[in-house]
Amino acid sequence: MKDLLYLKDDQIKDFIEQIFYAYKETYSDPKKILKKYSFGTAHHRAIHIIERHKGITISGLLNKLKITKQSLNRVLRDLIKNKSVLIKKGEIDSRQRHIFLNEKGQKLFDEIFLEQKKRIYNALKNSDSDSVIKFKNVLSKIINE
Amino acid sequence: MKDLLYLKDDQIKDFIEQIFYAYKETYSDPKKILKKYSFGTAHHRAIHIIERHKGITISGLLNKLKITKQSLNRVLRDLIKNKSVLIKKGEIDSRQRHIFLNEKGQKLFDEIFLEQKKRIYNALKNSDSDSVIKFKNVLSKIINE
DNA sequence: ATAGATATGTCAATATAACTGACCCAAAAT
DNA sequence: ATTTTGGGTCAGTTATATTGACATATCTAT
Repeated sequence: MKDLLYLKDDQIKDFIEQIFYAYKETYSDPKKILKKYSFGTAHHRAIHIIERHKGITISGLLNKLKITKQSLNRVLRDLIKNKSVLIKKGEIDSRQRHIFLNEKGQKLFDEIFLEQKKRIYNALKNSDSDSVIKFKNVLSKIINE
Repeated sequence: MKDLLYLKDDQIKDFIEQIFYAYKETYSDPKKILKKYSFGTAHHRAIHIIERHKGITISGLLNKLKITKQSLNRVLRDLIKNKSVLIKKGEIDSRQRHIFLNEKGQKLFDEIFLEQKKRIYNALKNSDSDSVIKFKNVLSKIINE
């Protein structure tokens, strides 16, 4: 069990390095677009999560982004000022805020995603579906610990 | 071809999110250890690459880390001051510097890696070898564009 | 009704890690 | 002899995060 090739330390070190590059490259691709709007990766990350979880609350967003509320606040202020994001008070619990992309924000997301998608799309289209499924599974296991 | 489930936009968006978490979590694990030495992730990244490429030059390191030499300089100064890293002049080209971990640096790397390894190890040991191979292949394709 | 918990907002200071731009020197390549 | 390359460094700035303290409104439970 311990001597399985793919559990050798060098292999694990490679993965640690590869994961860094995958992240770095994937999030570098759309930086030019973001710059046009004076946004950075922090804004990008927020927009991404909001698009994926429409109506998410502040605390929900904080959990996903894994930053402090003070950090989020700055980002969110920029996005609101830019009119990319819309905040609605909760109807059930009016302390809560529900966050949405409005039309401008959705267009921005689409533009960013179109750029960012290329890298992933090209990687996946050259892989068989079994590879993609297994890639996803291992990635999930890494995240869930 | 275009309608394969795993190439749907939502799937790609998921991957973009998952890659972020994989990076974030993997590099958060050893932060407590780094803090003991007043180092951060920037130092960690440098130590990692130096351990994997013993004797790497400055420009080699810059290419791997994808930062500017001014940024690297700060990190390297800290590591030299801490006596974790050793610099040797090139014998063939004496303009070049070859960078090594000395004993202290190697121990630090080992300590960091022991912590960081857990997450990857646990993910891989619960996956069959075919999954691991395919995970690696897809990851490589993402990096190579 | 009141007390406590929760969701959010915000001020201020600081840390980390990156950037740009401008120079410098020494050694190698032409 | 000149240009190019590899590396070092100063100074200033930007992006993104942190900690800590405190404020307000609203919900929950007694």
